[in-house]
Amino acid sequence: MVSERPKHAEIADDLRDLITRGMLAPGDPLPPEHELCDTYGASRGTVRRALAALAGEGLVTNGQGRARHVRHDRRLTFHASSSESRAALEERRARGIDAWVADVEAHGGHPSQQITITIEQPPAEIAELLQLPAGDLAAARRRLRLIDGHPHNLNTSWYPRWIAEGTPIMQPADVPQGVSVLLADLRHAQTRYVDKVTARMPDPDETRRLRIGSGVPVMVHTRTGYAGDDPVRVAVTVWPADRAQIVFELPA
Amino acid sequence: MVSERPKHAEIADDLRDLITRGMLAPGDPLPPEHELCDTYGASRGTVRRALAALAGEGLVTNGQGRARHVRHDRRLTFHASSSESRAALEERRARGIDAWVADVEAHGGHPSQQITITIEQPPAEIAELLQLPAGDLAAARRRLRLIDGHPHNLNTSWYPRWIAEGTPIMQPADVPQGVSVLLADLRHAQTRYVDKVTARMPDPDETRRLRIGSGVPVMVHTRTGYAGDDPVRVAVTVWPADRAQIVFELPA
DNA sequence: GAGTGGTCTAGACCACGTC
DNA sequence: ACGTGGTCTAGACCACTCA
Repeated sequence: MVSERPKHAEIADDLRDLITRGMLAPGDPLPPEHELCDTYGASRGTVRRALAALAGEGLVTNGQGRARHVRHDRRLTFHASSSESRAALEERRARGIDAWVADVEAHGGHPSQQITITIEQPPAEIAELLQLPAGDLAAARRRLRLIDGHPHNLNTSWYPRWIAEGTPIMQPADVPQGVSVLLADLRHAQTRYVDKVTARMPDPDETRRLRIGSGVPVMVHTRTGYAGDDPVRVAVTVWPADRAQIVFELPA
Repeated sequence: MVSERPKHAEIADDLRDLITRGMLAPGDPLPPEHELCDTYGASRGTVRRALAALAGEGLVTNGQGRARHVRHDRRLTFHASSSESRAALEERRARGIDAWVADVEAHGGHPSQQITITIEQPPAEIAELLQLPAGDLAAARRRLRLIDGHPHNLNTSWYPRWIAEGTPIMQPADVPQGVSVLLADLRHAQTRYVDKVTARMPDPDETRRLRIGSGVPVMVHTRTGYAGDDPVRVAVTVWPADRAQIVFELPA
């Protein structure tokens, strides 16, 4: 055998097979690490490396003090661009239900959020998207969004100061009619979006606030809303990859 | 100090700061691991864990035998849904330039691809999207797409057999006029797409074929093309997260 | 061949959850 | 109190790259 796979990869493959073939069903606990060490004749570090890979693929849970379990697929489908009819969309907006809340409720969960508002200098990337001169401040509306009380994603919306100041956007509470309607009332109705999707490993702050298991990546969804050619809002949503998928419905 | 951050996180934070503040510029080599061990008074495992996090965030390169370097941002922007005019789109399609090739050339790179064709039983998820009865076979057209000779992404398109068989789709070569035009000629013109984006850690096969650095996640972009209500194609693209971002341009 | 990162081991101690 | 996973150490050997 000239080119053997690394041992941690072999272990991961084996466990992955057990899961995908149903020998280990969703909800089942995995054997404890020391037992896997015996089974595979590997040290704990090697076993943990294999388990980290499975966690990163979203197949197993992990958390200090708790046994690992095969994960139920509980990914929330978030509709970033829906084919719902114009009328249904207007109706939903009129009730002040944003797209995330609608998706969570369709999924049978109970959404909530914690809001903090700041005025600060935006990161360079945000300033560029908002076409703000260097050094200009922007309003940041940060929402930690939870489902059934558990942290689910982080949403930060950035607005130029002159748009947000003196409006309900600056209140750390729900905007009753929703921000899209509010912007329209303020004569900044968004006419088009540019959505950018990337992925990376979470930074330590995200890991802590979203309680992300080690090895699980995040998707970063950045939506820039334009009123004509003027950017009026940049919304950055950080989705742990094991909890969400983003769907766009598009005409050909 | 009651709640101290883990040491690997402190090290990662420190190095991240050096990079984002420009003390370490793109292209600069990082100090070797043993030197970082001395600097931070940590063991090699701990230092490596910090470095893996930075690699996962796309900040540094890694590869056996080579020093780590601060990464240039060389992310390709892939336009999954563009606001290019109807006419420009038709013109591009007429030349048989698919969206990926157009984006690579706009970026100044030279695209190429390696194609393999199989007829096989599709994974359950694909069969469901294509609305195929259990056990039915499908045509798989796998493309390893390269930029300037370096692997960049993996694209697998699945077609129901009755659509693909006996057409140029089954040839392991470029489809001169592009698959979209071909499908239209075959009276299966796609009228709408449903795009799904998720992220996860790469599996071992992807790691090998795409030469993905350890700790770097992938985005998985699944496009289902419908002719009316009938799915005619499922295209799954695997993008290493440090090499690509996906952009959707949308009406509000 | 020297230097780099990739893999692995065998131990240790700590933090958390459950009983 | 016990068992779990989370962190860390100090060593070892191997595979690769580059001068």
